[in-house]
Amino acid sequence: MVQAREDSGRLGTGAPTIYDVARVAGVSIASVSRVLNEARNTRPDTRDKVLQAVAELGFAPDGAARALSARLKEVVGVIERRPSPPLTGLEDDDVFADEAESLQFHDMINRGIEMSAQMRGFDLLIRSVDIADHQADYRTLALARKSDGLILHDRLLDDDPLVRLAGQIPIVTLAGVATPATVNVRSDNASGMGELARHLLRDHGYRSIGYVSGYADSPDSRARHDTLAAEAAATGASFASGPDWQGNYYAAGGAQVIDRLLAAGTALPRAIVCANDQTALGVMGALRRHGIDVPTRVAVTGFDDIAMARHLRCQLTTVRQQIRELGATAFEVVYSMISHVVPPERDIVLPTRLVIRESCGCGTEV
Amino acid sequence: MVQAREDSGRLGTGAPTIYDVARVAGVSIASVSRVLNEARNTRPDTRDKVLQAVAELGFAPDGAARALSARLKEVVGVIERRPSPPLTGLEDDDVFADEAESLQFHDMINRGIEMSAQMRGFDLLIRSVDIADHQADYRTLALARKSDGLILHDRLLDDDPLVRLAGQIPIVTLAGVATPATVNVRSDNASGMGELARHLLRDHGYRSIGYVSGYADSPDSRARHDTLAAEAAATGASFASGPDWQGNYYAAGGAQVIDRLLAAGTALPRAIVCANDQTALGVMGALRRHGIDVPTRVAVTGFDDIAMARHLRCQLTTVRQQIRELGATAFEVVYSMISHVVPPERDIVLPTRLVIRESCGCGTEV
DNA sequence: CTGAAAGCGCTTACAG
DNA sequence: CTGAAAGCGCTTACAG
Repeated sequence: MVQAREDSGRLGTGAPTIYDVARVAGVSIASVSRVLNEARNTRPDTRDKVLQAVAELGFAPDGAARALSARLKEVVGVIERRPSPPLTGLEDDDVFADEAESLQFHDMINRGIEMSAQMRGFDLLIRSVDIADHQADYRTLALARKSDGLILHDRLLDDDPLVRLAGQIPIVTLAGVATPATVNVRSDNASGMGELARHLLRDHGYRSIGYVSGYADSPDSRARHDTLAAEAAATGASFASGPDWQGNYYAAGGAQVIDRLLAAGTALPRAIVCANDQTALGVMGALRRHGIDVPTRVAVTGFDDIAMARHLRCQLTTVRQQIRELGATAFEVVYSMISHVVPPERDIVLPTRLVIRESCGCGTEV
Repeated sequence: MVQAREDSGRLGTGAPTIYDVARVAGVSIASVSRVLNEARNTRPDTRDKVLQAVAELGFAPDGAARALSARLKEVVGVIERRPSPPLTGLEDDDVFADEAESLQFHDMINRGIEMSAQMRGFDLLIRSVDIADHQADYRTLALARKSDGLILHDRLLDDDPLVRLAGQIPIVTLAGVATPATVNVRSDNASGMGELARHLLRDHGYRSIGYVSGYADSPDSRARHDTLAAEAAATGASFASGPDWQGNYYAAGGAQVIDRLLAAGTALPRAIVCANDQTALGVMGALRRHGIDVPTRVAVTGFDDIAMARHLRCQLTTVRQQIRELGATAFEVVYSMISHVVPPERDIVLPTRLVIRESCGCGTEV
């Protein structure tokens, strides 16, 4: 049976093609392409006809066709990690039940990436992968083929697959680690955590400290941990961390750590340093539920300085990162790599700053 | 001068093509494509050779080429609005200075979209446009051509351009308004705000109410406003809203409203209902700075029930939306439209629920 | 300045 | 089951 195939064969999609524009304007598709891409080298006459046809038809070039032909998708892939079990609830009076959080840090960074990307006409293709995903390599590769360059949060890939993939596409890691083939953009964790640790250990004189981590393999979390541990050792203070203290960057994860610790009868240290602000929120919430006052009995600190940090019952002492700049920088670097410019540095470090508020034990009035 | 063009002409990108795989495997590109796409109809022999070549080369099909050929990009575009001036600061002791927030509601919704998208092999192409952007139409069209379908937050486009664009590509609006050509997914604002309003007006007996809005033209904000105004009128309570009360869904916007109101010597109502939670955070922060206690002198409420709502100095009374479900539903609908399935409903409404905590004036112990 | 033509890297009928 | 070929919708030398 002969199928009815009216209107020049387009059935599924109603989008006009460059051929439609050319026909309406009475010129060749090459001319249409030219007025749309290079401003000069077209007679005003031709130009007007094309522009009018474009407006009339509501035409915009198909991204896939354009990308294939121009060898540029104008898309940068961004991959972030999220915790494995979709944020499992705590026990009975779980304040986080059926409550999902978004990771502020990621959102702000993505905003920074987007701001820079927009100036170059690029868009963000965003995907998140489970921290325990064993197909991370494959899924990253798939995303890579839809993009011109990749920005990878945290430590998404091992060195081997990372370097291998970098042979196919420009890659910038964010808060990861630099490799011979990829550039990394990060905050100065050592400096910020150093300041914070000394404030806690020397200014406040706390003798016992605990560290609630982020993902176990997260470079940011590890760096913060290491600096804190070293500072604690330097003052002879006791330091607790490890599996029992492992969080996941989310408030729910921080709350869980406290709940488990208390359930196991562990004595809490005088100060609990958290891998990031959201973890600190969860820790403070859990402590409050258990009737433990912050900061008089246990001091709590964060890292990031997200907007929410100052709206808390007890305003958060934390370390500020230039989150959006981190994202903007990451984009500028991939963009330059996409443009075949070899980046001058492999490890770009942005400064951090200690922000002292109340949760460390300092009074509101200083 | 003759340029050196080794390695089969590929200089810029190091990514292998289907031709490379075919050559290494000793088969045609059609066979490669087949084993990669349709599991059956390939001799195990051929299949093995191809798979090995694929693994060896680290091959994955180019997204643009695949999209052009298969007429499917496996990408859904998501566009959200952001406030015009990049969050201008307040005056002197501006607690939000150099502090940018991300919109929780958007992030959670995008997470919901992504979760559903991932199950179908789709990725999210995210772009945000200024609420005052006069080129929104054009920028939306451009994004549309990189996607198979569009999810538009809030009221991004006017009816006319919206319906026109819908002729080219499936469109679902989120918290927008349904049109003959587009499907809308939203929360039941009237029901949630009705409950909240009655709690404030009847249970607490407040006689004066103010409404800090979101973007002026936001359907969500308008619906909430209208329901609140009607309930206030029904009880004879005074109701304040309008230009002086216009926020922008961000904490900074909410804080600004309070600052301006107080600077103008306006007497505050007994209860301030905010368009969303983040606005409420800003309002509460501003009130605290001005020495006005919440909830004893002024009650404050939000909308959304973001995770942070319960970590506040004064826990937020709010209306819970099923944010991720909103996003997941939106994706499922565009997906079905992309698959040429006509959606059964044009206006999909998800339920909301009043969550009473402290900021409305209810004690902690109930 | 403009058009005809090649080619980007795939998928998919069409023959065999 | 497999290969040769057409075609997806553009961009860009190449001639004129």
